Amino acid sequence: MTIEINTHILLADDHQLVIDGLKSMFQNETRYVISGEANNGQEALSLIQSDPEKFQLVITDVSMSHMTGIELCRHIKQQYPEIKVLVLSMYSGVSVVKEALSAEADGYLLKSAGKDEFIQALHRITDGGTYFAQDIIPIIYNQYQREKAHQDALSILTTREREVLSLIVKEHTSEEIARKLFLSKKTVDNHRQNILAKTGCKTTIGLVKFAIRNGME
Amino acid sequence: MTIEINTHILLADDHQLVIDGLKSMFQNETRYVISGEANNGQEALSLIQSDPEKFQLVITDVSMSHMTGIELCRHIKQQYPEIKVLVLSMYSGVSVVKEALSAEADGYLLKSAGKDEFIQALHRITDGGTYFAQDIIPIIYNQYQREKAHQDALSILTTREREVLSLIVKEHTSEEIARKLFLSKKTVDNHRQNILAKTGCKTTIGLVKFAIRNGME
DNA sequence: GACTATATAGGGATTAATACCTATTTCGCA
DNA sequence: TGCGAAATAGGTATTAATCCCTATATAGTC
Repeated sequence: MTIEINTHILLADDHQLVIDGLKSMFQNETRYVISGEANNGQEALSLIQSDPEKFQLVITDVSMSHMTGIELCRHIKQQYPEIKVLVLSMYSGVSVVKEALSAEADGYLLKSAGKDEFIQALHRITDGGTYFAQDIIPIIYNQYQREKAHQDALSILTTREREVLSLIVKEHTSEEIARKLFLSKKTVDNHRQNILAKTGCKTTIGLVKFAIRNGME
Repeated sequence: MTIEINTHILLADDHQLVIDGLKSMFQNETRYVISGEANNGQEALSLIQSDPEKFQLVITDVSMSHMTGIELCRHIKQQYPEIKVLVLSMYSGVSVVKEALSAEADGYLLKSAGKDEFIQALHRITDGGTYFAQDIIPIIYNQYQREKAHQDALSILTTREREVLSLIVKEHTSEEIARKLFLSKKTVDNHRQNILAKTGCKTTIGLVKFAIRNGME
């Protein structure tokens, strides 16, 4: 005996064409049922609020009038965290993807995705997992990549200088650093001076930013 | 007429069992041919160096003696950037995944992946794309998530205070800030004092770290 | 053996930041 | 209408950081 569980889906997209396309895509899928449609976020939210039990999953476009898919997602996750949200988009721009992630979307898919990928995404999400379009991983990772490239900047400093810098970043004064390292305050000040010169920074604030940028702390 | 292109694969894993498992997995795949095996990174690299044209793709485990899969990947990408690398691992720990990404791996897959996912990953990678296990996206994104959660910390500051803080982070002195905002230096100092109190920081360095942590700059 | 980098330490002066205060104006909210 | 928050400004004192010097010991390199 197989237990047949239907997942009721709410589609939100301001292009009727997309909604129709998705509907035809799910025509033969018994597990997924399109139980509602909306042409903007506001409308979708109203539908959910009028019967919060009706939908288990929302598939929403990003760019919609009145309320974007991201905002819709945020609202849903705040008020009805048990409802899953799959965000659709034309693009895989880093900021949109990050927005979706920060809105706690369960998935992010490009509109160019085929039926197989759609079904796979829905399977994963309804099973309590997440699904993100493959292309976005290198994109959201780019930032880290960039930082990593400049990692070696710290190597222009000597061991002692790195030690001092680390304590500076930890908000210790020259006097405290001197005590900690059993040095004269003057020595510490000289190290500071040298670190400033080597890194091309003008102030302690610059040093702190330099250190953080380069993975210290 | 179908053009049949064979992708020659080099397997690197220090568990023969895994190698054998992968070999049996690709037994019926005409598109992929296992053309080499190695039990550690050093061995794999030697095989490649002796005939760089032989392999189009390397599937490597992360943890191996002599040379880890990550190091192997880094070497391959530096010397033979045209060879694709798929990294395998038991875990989806954030640091390992990040290491793999920074080593410019074309894919990251868990050993628990089934044949279908393997084939899909190989298809994507040989087509010039990337494939990363779904589970890792939320993981590598966690950092950003955490920052985002504390984003609102800046909201405890008034508009003027945020303005002043922003200039502090840009390495301006109180006097410069005063000139820029057409204020008395005293006013700026008072703002600083209030910002310190509100944020619970003791020094300017603390403020800079607070600002960066919370997305300013 | 001379040269260079590193780590050490000091003198002396200036500028910047921090820690306490008080006080006025303006603006929104209860 | 009065209360509190925000923004403004000043006084005074202390501490910290920065700048510009000199100087010594040590270790490694050419």
